[in-house]
Amino acid sequence: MPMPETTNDVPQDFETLKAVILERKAQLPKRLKQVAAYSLDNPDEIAFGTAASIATSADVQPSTLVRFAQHFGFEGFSSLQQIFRARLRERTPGYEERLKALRQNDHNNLESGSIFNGFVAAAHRSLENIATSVDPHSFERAVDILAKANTIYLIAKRRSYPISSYMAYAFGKLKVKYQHVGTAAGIDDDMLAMANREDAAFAVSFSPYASESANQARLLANRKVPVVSLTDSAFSPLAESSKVWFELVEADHAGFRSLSASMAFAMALTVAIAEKRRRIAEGE
Amino acid sequence: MPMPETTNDVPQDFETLKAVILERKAQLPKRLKQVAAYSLDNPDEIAFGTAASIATSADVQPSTLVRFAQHFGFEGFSSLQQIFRARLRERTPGYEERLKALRQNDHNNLESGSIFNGFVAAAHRSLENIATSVDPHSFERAVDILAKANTIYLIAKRRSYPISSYMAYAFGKLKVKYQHVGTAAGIDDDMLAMANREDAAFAVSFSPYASESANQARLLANRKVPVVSLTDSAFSPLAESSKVWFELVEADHAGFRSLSASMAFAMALTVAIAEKRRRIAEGE
DNA sequence: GTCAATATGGAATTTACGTTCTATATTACT
DNA sequence: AGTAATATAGAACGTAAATTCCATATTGAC
Repeated sequence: MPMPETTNDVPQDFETLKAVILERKAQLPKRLKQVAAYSLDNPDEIAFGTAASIATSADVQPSTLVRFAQHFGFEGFSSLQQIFRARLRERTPGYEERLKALRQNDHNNLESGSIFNGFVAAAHRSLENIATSVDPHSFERAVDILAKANTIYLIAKRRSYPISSYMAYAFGKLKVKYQHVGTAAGIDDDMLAMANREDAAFAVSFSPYASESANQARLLANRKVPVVSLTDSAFSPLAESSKVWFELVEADHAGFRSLSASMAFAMALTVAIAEKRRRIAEGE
Repeated sequence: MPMPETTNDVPQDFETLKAVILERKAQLPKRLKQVAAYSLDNPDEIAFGTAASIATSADVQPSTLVRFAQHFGFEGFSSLQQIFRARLRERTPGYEERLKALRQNDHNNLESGSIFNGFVAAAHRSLENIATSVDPHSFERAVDILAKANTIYLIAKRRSYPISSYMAYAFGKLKVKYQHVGTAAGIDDDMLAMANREDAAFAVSFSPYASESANQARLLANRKVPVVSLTDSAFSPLAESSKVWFELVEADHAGFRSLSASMAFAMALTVAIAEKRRRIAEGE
């Protein structure tokens, strides 16, 4: 070894390591880049796993992990792993302290910080609320109705639209037949005209209610299409047309509501439906 | 062995283990007591250290650690160590209690209940994560950039689309000028052609990345339009085109992610932008 | 298109680790 | 105090994990 290696430039903490990896990721060969991405996306896995287990889940050879580590100046994979472990050690929370830190983090010292914290807090409250306000049996019934449907019609306008569009995306991935009602106004009614009692609908509407959604739900209900709905009030015009309905009040920050809890609900419903369909399909 | 050992009472989580250790601490022989004290005082060491290293720093023999573990019903030291590791993995303040509360509601007695609980829990985890992973100063910068923009271009496809569509809705209500890019593919490029350095863009893309979004962001960046982005990985192709970017990993339930934390983030950003615009308008 | 340089997969090797075993010490009981 | 029961230290063992090595594949330069 002609030149004494200057081992000084080996990252000693996670943040530096992350920065270095990001800096050089573009020039990394294929497999090493793969490891780079995996390691930053799943730091906990690197910290706890063994070289073999990590290699499997990152879809590379164990030796690649060693090469990766050496590429960044570490002696071997193990010494790189220490960085990932140290990261977890230092981030020692201590229950109370962590919460306090959250409240006192410098988000609050900055102009927009309180807004950020406000919405995170509101989302928390919403979620804490959701478990109590959603009746398990109703949920089960809703899943049942929608799982048995031939095609699921998703009805949502305006503020509720993001929810149905996410469900649409997920249904697509999960191979569940659906129709997304809520885009171009003219087409909607033609779509709904095709619905029959073998189908079902899921309608979402928050105050101020889009009267269109309520009308469409009523239309379907009259034609014996079972409707499940999600609203923020028992007085929602949707309720009367629905076989099952859920009342879910999102907490607000300064009058603005995010959709955090609704999104969790929507996703749970979506996956539960897909799961039940799978079971129905297998069972028969 | 006359009586089949009921191995069911082996602690499976850290809190129970801690309780059991404390309960029996008094009757423990000298060396085992020593280990008991050490393990509760230095749980992180137990989690990451090797039997040998722990033994040294607790001033006992490695075999003592094994006996200690077996004393509490574990097969060996390694299985006891798992408990200490799990603790670090799941560590989230208040998380345990909330989950316990969740487990005890009757959602679990029903088929779809665990799915529901799973998503609520995942959303909680996401939110607990968000406060630490979003840097306040970056947030401030992002708000600044977007508040000064003439028109805000919202770029999002597929899984990210619900987020931008909610922001679009809110911007509309808040009278912030925006263009929603992400609907009909043909029109998009014409829209973007009108953007100049007085404008700004907010791009959202989660893995698997829609290459279209990345391209559009790059296009804008090349034309000096400042881009702020939200992704789930530092490796996102969006990052390189962005003046400010946020890495926000949604926790998943059984591989499915909801958008709870992203929604809270989006809403916070939206309102912060509107608020800042109001101040800018008033101040001049 | 050829050749050199670099990257990769997978087996071989070696290191290090947890566990077991046994002789010795300590404690508890009569 | 004497003896049985239990606890402990430390070495020995077997295994599992990290690392190294080499043949093959891929990339980049001329």
